[in-house]
Amino acid sequence: MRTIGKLATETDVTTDTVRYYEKEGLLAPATKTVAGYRLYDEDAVRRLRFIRQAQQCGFSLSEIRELLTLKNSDAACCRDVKSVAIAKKLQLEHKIRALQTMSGALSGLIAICDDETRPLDECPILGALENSMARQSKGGKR
Amino acid sequence: MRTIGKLATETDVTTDTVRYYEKEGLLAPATKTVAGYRLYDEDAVRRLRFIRQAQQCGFSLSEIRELLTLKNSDAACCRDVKSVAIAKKLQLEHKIRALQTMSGALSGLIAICDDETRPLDECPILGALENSMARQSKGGKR
DNA sequence: CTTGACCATGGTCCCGACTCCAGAGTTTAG
DNA sequence: CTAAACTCTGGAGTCGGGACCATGGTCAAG
Repeated sequence: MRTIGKLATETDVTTDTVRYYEKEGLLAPATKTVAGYRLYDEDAVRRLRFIRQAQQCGFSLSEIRELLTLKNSDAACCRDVKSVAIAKKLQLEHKIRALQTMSGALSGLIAICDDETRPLDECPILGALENSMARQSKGGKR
Repeated sequence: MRTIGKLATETDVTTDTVRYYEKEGLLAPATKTVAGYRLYDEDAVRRLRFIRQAQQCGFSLSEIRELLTLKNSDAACCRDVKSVAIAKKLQLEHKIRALQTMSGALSGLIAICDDETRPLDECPILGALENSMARQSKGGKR
């Protein structure tokens, strides 16, 4: 059994974060001392590691809470966990595509700026951003 | 000259957003009526479109403010704009790679779940998330 | 002249995941 | 025994990009 500070250093988080997770219903101390100090067991260490790992995989705290709920339910089986993972992966891929679209738009802007010495009022990048960015790489206005 | 409502519908934004941009120093009305109504010119329309397009490219409002400042400075030239765009693109690519790492981690988790009918306490996904996710696809604990 | 549509200000609220703080009690090392 | 280090609770603040609200002034049509 460890106090919150030990748990925190052990798992490389702050005590504030541990209390926050408790408030969010993700992690409860095994017991408390008479003085009200939280005491955590090995299970809490594993649970906290779980939370951090899941965050690294892109899960939000509320999604992690659902995973933990799932984990404690009898009705669920491994398939349910897997489908959550798959759904999350699809979400991530969706976001990746959105970012790639942005990146591609920027590539277009960068490409049309062929003469870098041009003064700003002729800057094709700024111009493209004003004009709804239609036909970027086409001839332009001049 | 148009009032804020006209500008808003014209650029497909709410009036709240226009006022917010003003508060953030991104967009000022050309003038005001005696009654205090904001009046916008064509330039504001272009500027507002610029803001929205830049947002689509992943720029935050404060970055856009810098772009607009750049645009109004005499010293700057097209190269400066281009380098901002390039820096932003690098940022985006960095974020994309981070998401791809997450997605890859999820793929690993999904892959190790070979038997979907397994009960939850043997779920290799949950197990991997607890154990720092070392050696995912290796033999596992059994 | 009245009704309804518009506009002004200044304020609060939202999301997520913490972080920081004050003030008071507890435990531990020397 | 004391000082330092730890812990407790509750609440507020942060960042971004607005949304929403109340209250009151303004303007155009019928």
